[in-house]
Parts: sequence; structure tokens; C-alpha cells
Amino acid sequence: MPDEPDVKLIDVARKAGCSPATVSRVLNHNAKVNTATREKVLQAAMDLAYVPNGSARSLRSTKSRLAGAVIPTLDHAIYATMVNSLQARLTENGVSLIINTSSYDIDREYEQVRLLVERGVESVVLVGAAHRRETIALLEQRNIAYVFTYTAKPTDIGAAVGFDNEKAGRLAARHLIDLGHTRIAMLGGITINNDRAVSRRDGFVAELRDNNLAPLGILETPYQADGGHAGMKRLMLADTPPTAVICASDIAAAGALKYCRQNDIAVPGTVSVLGFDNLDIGELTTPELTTIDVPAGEMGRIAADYLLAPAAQRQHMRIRELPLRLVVRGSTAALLR
Amino acid sequence: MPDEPDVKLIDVARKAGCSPATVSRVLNHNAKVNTATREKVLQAAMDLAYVPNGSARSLRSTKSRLAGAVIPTLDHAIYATMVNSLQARLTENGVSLIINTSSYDIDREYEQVRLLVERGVESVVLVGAAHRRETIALLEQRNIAYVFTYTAKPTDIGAAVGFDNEKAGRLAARHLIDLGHTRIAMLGGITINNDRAVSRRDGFVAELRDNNLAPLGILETPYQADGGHAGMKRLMLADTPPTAVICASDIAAAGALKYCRQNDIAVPGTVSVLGFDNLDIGELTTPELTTIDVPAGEMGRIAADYLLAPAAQRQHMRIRELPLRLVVRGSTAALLR
DNA sequence: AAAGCTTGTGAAATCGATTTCATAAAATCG
DNA sequence: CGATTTTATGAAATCGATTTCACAAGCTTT
Repeated sequence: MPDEPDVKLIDVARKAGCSPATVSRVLNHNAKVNTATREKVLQAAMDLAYVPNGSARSLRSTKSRLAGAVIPTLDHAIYATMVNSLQARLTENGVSLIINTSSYDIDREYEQVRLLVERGVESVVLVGAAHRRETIALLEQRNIAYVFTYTAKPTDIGAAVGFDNEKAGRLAARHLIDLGHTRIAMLGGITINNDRAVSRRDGFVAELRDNNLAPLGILETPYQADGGHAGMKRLMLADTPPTAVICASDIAAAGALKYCRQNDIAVPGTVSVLGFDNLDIGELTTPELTTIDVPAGEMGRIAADYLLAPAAQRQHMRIRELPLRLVVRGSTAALLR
Repeated sequence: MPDEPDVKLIDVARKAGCSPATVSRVLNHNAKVNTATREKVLQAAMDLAYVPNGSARSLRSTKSRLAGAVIPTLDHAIYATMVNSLQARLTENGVSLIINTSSYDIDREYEQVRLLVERGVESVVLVGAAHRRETIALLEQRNIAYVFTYTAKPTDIGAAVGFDNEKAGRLAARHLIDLGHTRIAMLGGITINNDRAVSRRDGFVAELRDNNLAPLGILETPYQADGGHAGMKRLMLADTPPTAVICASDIAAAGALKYCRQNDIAVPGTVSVLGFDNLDIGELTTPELTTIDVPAGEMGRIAADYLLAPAAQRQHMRIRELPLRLVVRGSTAALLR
């Protein structure tokens, strides 16, 4: 390997015939530097293919230009899409993003956040509003900006960007009630350590109760096609099968649809199926899925903007509730009597 | 804010009644340190909730425990899944992952890699084998380990983990030829800056030619459902529509399926549709998709293992070709005559 | 033209860890 | 038991940038 000795700032200074301080000035805050000198420095940096040492820079300046995100998984489009736009926006502003996954485990989440703090991140994106006390304490103590996503619960702790999950549950129930359904079941997500799934379920139950109805059954299933498939099977084989089912995600709903197709159960004729998330897949199933849109990309963008904003401004943007949108397609219909 | 002054290593040393050097020893290589002293140090670190300063550490030790990945997008499951397992494996080994997206643009890729180098990453994951010369030069010069994914092209430059894209194209063609099809078209991906799409197309064409056939048409479509939908429309409205279509991804294939459904074109009766990637969605469409499995998760894992391996060992693991697997489901069938 | 500002620059201190080198104390050996 | 090796530790140098402080030279201002 040729492996030339790494070019350092001082080498640039030498080549440009000035002091390291001046090089630093040119390369950073662009403070008062004579134009001729500036040119020489830039030229030298270019010639030497100088790449600054980020560690040294952040050690001295206490600015790392690093952000972190801890999400449940990247294997679900709803999170991957958010991270995609989060990353894009941060990068546009010179901030790099470190990603960690928690598998929906808040203890693991804490460990990951600790690691992020050690790496010197200046801000952190978390999912949901349920976290270990230590996690928040660590961020507060270190004065690291953080924002919760997929939730808009007014909380006295962190800032949040997302939507009201309880409203989402209600909106789903509302739609089915409006269609005349009374035997409504839910294929909910796993609620352990998932405050969002809990809220949606609560909203669902509350809306039913407000209409003098009770849920026909609430099953907890993993957010995967198999889970939706198996859950639908249990529901439809019960003594009183539902005429409408709310699913925790479009993936689960697609699995439910698959079960119905395999067993010649008409959707929406016999049973209406409602998804959640509004993933691409919703337009590709037969029938296409009625679902509730989750603005994942927008959340990522807004979260980024929040974290990029100067601390003073952040005060005014703590809670950002995004509108929920019911997307009506072919998998739900009025109850036949 | 209470904002206690940050605890530094020297504070731990003070509290434990020893020198910073000893604290460092305990916290790192665990070199010969008296057990009693070690306990005291660990206790002190715990009590003070000490979190090491990563910048200082990597500045001095030239070990950042940071890796980077530049992928086209996280908005496509095939990449998100790879990154998910890559990240998991790296984190297990104490390495954090910085993610950047390039939107399939190798100039952008170069910029992102530069940024990664500046952040001090010790290794980098790239997608495909087509990169700017500068990108590779930079990594080589800085002695940063890197690995290409989704490709197994024997290259004199980097290591690679993936599969032979040309074989994949051939495998797809082979399947359809075996089923008796002769009018075969391709809804390929965008080939600009995408060496993998190019290879798959070339393999497809080569296999047809080896069987004295010529492609009925090759359309380039975005890797999205709309693209597959629109492409299928063009193909089926042509003077001689194909009896079989190879799609660039399951998403595009699902879009193609949708077009057929909307226009009462029987699949696989009138036209067979072959997907690529083996995403979850393939099992949720009607009919379910015949597809070629891409071991995205495994690639991420293997890439991580490669990068985590000591440099000496890496020599022996440069190219790792994973097997391709045809997954036959309901969207392809023998040609009716 | 003297006093007071600006502007542009460099010398040296500094960020918080790791690492090298030296050394005291303890253990082993012939 | 004196000589030698081993073990455990600390003092000080160091990584590569940024930042503070000082100061010279060139401009204003009166």
C-alpha cells in the first residue's frame, strides 16, 4: 500500500504559507480572512486532498454534527421510510445519522442511547413516548436535543412529532361504525412497551363504547403478514365472527386478506378489513386496502427540522400533531343486512 | 437545567484515588490492573455515571468504532432489510453505523463517502460494484475497509458479498423458457449507474440468445408499483404482447399484476409474471408471485462479519457469492398452446 | 498627526482521552 | 541473599483540530 501519511491541517497551513489558525478559520466559520489567503488555503487543501479529522474537531469544538435515531426495526416500511427522510434532511444540513434498532425493547433502547451519547451525538430521535426514565435523564443531563416520533401525546418531557394514536383508533372505529358494523374486532399490535399500540386500542374501545358497542375481540399479533393471517383465522372461526376487523398495520391486514381469500371469505362482503399505515402494499392487494395514512416521511423531515433548529426556537415547536387521514379503498363496505 | 458539569475520566480517577492512566486501563484493554483497584474504578465510574468522550478516545487511539453505509435508499425493503441486519451485527460488536443514501447517484455517493471518512469511519458498505474512481481511491488511501453488496462480481478492487446478477437474469429467463415461453419481455430497472440492473438484463438477454430467442422488449421502469403498472400496460397493448414478463422487483411485479387484474388479463393464464427480490409482498398478491430470492438480511450479516474481521483474515473472504433461489409460486405457468 | 478602531494573522492553550516510558514494590531465581 | 524479572501504577506526551489572546499594520476620526 502506498498509504501516504495522512494529511493534517498543519500540512495545509505549511503549504499555504500560513498558520493552522488561519486554515481553521477558512475551513470553518469563514471569519475575517483576506481573500488572497483564503484562496491559497483552499487551493492547498484541495491539492493535498485534505480531509479534516472529525474527532479532533468535535473534541475541541464540542460540536459533533452527529445525530442518532433508535427505532424498533428497519424491517418495517413505516420506520424505514421515516428514517429515510430523516437522514436525507439531516445530511442536507451536514449532520450524519447513526442508526440503532431496539426491537421494541426499552431496555435495549437505553443501551443504544448510551452508546449514542458516547459517540457524541447532539440530538436523538426516538419512537413513541414510552421510555425508561434513565434514557430521558441521560439526554436531559447531557443537554442533548431529542424528539419523539409517531406520537403527539402532550408530554412534559420531550418534544413530539406525529399523530394522536387514540384518535387513530377512534377514527378506525368510527369508519366501521358509520358503515353499520356492530361486530367489530381488532387485530392489534403487541402492546408491551408499545404505547402507540396501547393508545390505538384504547381509542378504538372508547369510540365503540361511546356508541354503546363493545369490541368483539382484541387479539395481539405481531406486525407481520403471518400474524394477520393467523389472527384472522382465529377471529373467523369463533362462534360469532366479526363483520369488520381493524388491523394493526397494512401488513397484518394483507395477511388477513390472504386468509380470507384462501378460505373463500368475501372481503368486504362477509367481513370488512381495515389496515393501518397506508403502505404501498395497500394498493396492491385484492381488494385494495382501506387504511389510515401515517405520514412517515413527513415525520422524519419535521423531526430533522426540529433538531436542526437553534435551541431557542425549539421551545416553540415542541408538539407537532400531524393530521390523520382515512384512505377509503375496497376492503371495507357497508354492512349487508 | 441542573446540567452538572460533565464527568470526565479524570474525575473518575480522582474519586477512585488513582491516575487517569489506570482508569483508562480498566475501562479498555483491561491490562494488568490489581483487582481491588479495578473494582474501585468501576464503582467510581458507576457512581459518577461516567460516559467516555468518544471523540477524545478516537482522536488518541485512532479507533472510532464507527462504520458507514451508503445505499441507494431506505425506502425499498431490499435495502432496508440489509441495513437492518448489518446494523444489528455491527452493534453486537460495539460498532455504530452511520447511514447515508445516494439515490442511485454515484457522485452523491462519493460525497457521502467523503463525509464518512471525515467522521472517521473504519469501514464502509457500498451497494453494487460501480463507483467513482475517487470513491475507491479515497478509501484505499485512508486504509478504510470496504465491501460491495448485492454483487459478487470478481473485482480486483473491493471485497464483495452478494450474488451474480447475470446468473440471476439467466435464472429468470431459464424458468420461463422451461415453461415453454418464447415471447418474453422485461420490465427492467433503471440501468443508469446501476451495474446490477445492467448485469441482470445482460444475463436475461444472453440466456434467451443461447436458446435462439430474442427479448420481446426491454423497458426500464422505476422500482415502484406505478412503474410496473405502466410498463405492463405498454407491453400488453403492443402489437405482439408477451406471454411472460420478468420484472425488476417484486414491487414492480405487483404493480404489473394490478394492471392485469384491472384489465381482466389472466395471470398466469394469459401472461406469466416473474418478480425479483422475494419480498413479503410476493406472498400477499393474487396470484402470489414467482420470484428470485435475494438474501438481503444474510448479506448485511456477512458484510458486517467481513468488516469486523481482523485485516489479516479479510484477505481470505474477499468474494462471497450467495446462492440464488427461484421461488415458484402462482404467477408463472406453462405456456398454453 | 495623535489617538482610537479595524482587520488579519500567529503563538500557544486547550478539548478528554490513550499511550509511552519510567519506576517502585513484589515475586522469582540461582 | 543479592540479582533479576514481573506487576502495578503514575507522570507526561500526544492525537489534530479550534479558540483565545495578543499584536502589528492599515484606517478613521478629530
